[in-house]
Amino acid sequence: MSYRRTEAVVSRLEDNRARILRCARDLVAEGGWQSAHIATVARNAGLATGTVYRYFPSKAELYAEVLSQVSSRERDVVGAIADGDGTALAKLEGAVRAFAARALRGRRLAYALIGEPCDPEIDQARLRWREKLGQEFVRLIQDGQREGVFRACDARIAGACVVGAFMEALVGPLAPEGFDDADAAEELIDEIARNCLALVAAIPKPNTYPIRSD
Amino acid sequence: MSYRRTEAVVSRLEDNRARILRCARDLVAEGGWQSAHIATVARNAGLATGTVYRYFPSKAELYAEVLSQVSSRERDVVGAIADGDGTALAKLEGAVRAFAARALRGRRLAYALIGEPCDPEIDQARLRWREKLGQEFVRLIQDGQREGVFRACDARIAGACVVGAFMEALVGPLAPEGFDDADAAEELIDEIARNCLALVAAIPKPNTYPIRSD
Amino acid sequence: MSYRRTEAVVSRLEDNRARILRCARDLVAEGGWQSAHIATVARNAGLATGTVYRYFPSKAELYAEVLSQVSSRERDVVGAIADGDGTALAKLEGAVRAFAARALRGRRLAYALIGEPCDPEIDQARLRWREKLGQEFVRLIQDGQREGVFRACDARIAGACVVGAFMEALVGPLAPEGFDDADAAEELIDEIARNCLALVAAIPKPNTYPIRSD
Amino acid sequence: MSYRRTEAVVSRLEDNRARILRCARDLVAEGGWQSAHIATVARNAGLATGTVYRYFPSKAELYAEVLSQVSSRERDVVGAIADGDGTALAKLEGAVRAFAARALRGRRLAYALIGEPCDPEIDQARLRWREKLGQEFVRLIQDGQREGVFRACDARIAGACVVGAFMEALVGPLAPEGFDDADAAEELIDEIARNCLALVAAIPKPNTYPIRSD
DNA sequence: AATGAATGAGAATTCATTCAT
DNA sequence: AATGAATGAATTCTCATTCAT
Repeated sequence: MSYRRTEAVVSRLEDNRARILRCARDLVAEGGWQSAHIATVARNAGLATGTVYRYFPSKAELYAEVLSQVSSRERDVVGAIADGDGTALAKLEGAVRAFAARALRGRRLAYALIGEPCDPEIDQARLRWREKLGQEFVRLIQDGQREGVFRACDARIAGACVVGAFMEALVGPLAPEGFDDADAAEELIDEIARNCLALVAAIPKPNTYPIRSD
Repeated sequence: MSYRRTEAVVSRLEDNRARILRCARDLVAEGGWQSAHIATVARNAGLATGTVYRYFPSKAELYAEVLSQVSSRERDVVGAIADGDGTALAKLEGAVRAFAARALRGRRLAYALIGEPCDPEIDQARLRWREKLGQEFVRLIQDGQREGVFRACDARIAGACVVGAFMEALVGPLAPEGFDDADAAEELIDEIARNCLALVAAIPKPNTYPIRSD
Repeated sequence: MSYRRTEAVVSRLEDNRARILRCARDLVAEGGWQSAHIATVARNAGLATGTVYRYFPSKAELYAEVLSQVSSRERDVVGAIADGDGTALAKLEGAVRAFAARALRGRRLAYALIGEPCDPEIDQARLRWREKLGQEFVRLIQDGQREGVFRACDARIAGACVVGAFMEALVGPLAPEGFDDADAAEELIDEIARNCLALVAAIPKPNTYPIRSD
Repeated sequence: MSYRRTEAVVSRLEDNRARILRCARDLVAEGGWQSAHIATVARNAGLATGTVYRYFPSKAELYAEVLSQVSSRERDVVGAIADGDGTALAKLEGAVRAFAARALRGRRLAYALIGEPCDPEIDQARLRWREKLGQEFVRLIQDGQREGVFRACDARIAGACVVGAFMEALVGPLAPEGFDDADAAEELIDEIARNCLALVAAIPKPNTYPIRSD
């Protein structure tokens, strides 16, 4: 009996923790950090405000975990592609596509994760994730350079450029607004993938333009 | 005498207005929107809180102007290059370089302008600017396409990619941290420029990789 | 136990809500709307400022409820008399007396309710109440007209006159100042009632005086 | 020259003082005490804010004078009627009519003066005026009582009732809203006058109703 | 463990009044 | 005398966090 009760409690605890995380994430996904109040999380989770603090010591830590949970999922997807078979070219394209496709499904969340800072403490987690995601792309680029299909360049910077390129095209102000149309989404993803590949692809001719600077 | 008095007063007023704007900008540059409180602006400007409201009707309007001031300067630089002489290739490279060089000088500010949302009212100004900046690049890309030196692609998306690429490389978490070294900065700018050009440059071979999606 | 706990909590909540309302009302009763600050209400209620906002979403809503609470009580008294038995004459006199007697007990409050505007939002509630109170008297006058004991006249205007007459006599600057003496209060009420009845009573002789106007 | 200059200055000073008073009054007349800010008065008068303080030591004193100026004009009108020839009956009716007619022309101002308190200091002036106005009516009623055409009653209370009656009917919430129609205004004034006369007129039959009190 | 009421440190904004020029 | 910029106390409202029950 005691065993079962413990089990039940543990399970309920787990439920609560998971529910809090899920509600916190949903809140961000819907209204950005702006609407991510602890009291709202608690209410949505069917708990008292104070209870949230039994599971997370502070708002910052709660959202740091939300961030890490959501983003590690993204990173895993990208990482799996990077670790999988295929040419670096195919894998880079696949990774960009995979990320873009997922981000498009939850743009408000993607935006919050990618572009919308908030509390400085939470922000650190955001930047840490963004860095890790970037490193997956750096890795892919380095692979491609070894294969000789990618330009010789600073892979770290090129990685940042790739990440920046697809993120901006996905959630930046030049990004298309609504997507009722699945085809339009598909087309956007195609285009983004092409741009990212072009960014790193080996270029036959030398890079000798007259440069103008500020 | 009356003239000089008027002049002095105007100049003091201008001083205050300018000083408020500068302090507001500096505050954002140092601590992001988070620390951009009216009271702090006032204190730093050596004024009383209420005085700020003589010059700006609300916090949102003050920061909208900070934003517009800072960013219109950037856009002008980019726009001047776009309007100037030279091939699209040279101009795109020049624009990326110019923007990058300036952004590197004030990265925290660049970050606030580029990546850090805040009050929704202020944010509108931020996104408007970002869109305008993006459009300058879209224009450049369209020029290059007409000249035949850039790939046939959706110029709008490519523009977003270019903007995202250099911004991320400049202020994203993969961007190098400190810059005591002017050479390092120069090298980063070069690298970023190369990446952006590659992104839009005409590619000789067709784009037929096996695609993997999620 | 759970029951008692719930009960205690509810009762404490009710206490607070009621206490806030009472303190808000007392504040108005003592110093008019002028001194009706949320912070003072909270302090007097032994609560933190923010706590008031748990119970009332804004100052306007708090005072709208103060108003409605206080004044609906008054209107109910008057309304009950109007709905009760008796001649219109007796009922009108009763209503005036009842209102006057109650108002005398809390003249500053009566004044705030009757004569003292404030925040436009709160004011709406004040005017709504005042109108409803007036309508009770309009109703009474119409009854009396049907009975033939009141003059034929615009009942709405006469109602306003009756309400204005007793209010002014109660809380206006011609009203006697202090009331240590219960008899004096009684005498004032009698006198007011007589005046109000005279105002609407049927007059035997025609109303044909030479008129002088401005 | 010095003489003329002095004269001009004095005249300009007088102009300023008068203009400030007028603008202050107009402001109250348009928007009530709510919008009666010193800065607005100054701007409307074509003066600097600080200049207002050369003529009036404080906002309260400025508005006390506005009040006294406006209201002494009203009181004079009523007083002139009271001092003139005619029966008390005719004079009371005339006074009520005169006041009502003037108040109808500037209802917003009348409301502010009659019903809308503000700063406690200004309020004192308001109440002083209201008292003086009331006393004119008390005087009239006492005259009528001596003539035997008015009821024997406490003239002070009856005066308050008369004042309250016409004020409420003029600016209270039961008062009609707009007046495009001069006839409607005339009719309202007639009705108010009848009510006020009824209030004090001698009543033939005794006053013996069964009384109900709270 | 859970509750959720209470807290109170801020943050933005207003406006009568002052005072150097 | 006039100016009007500067002042800063006062006020409303928010929300992460605590803690008695």
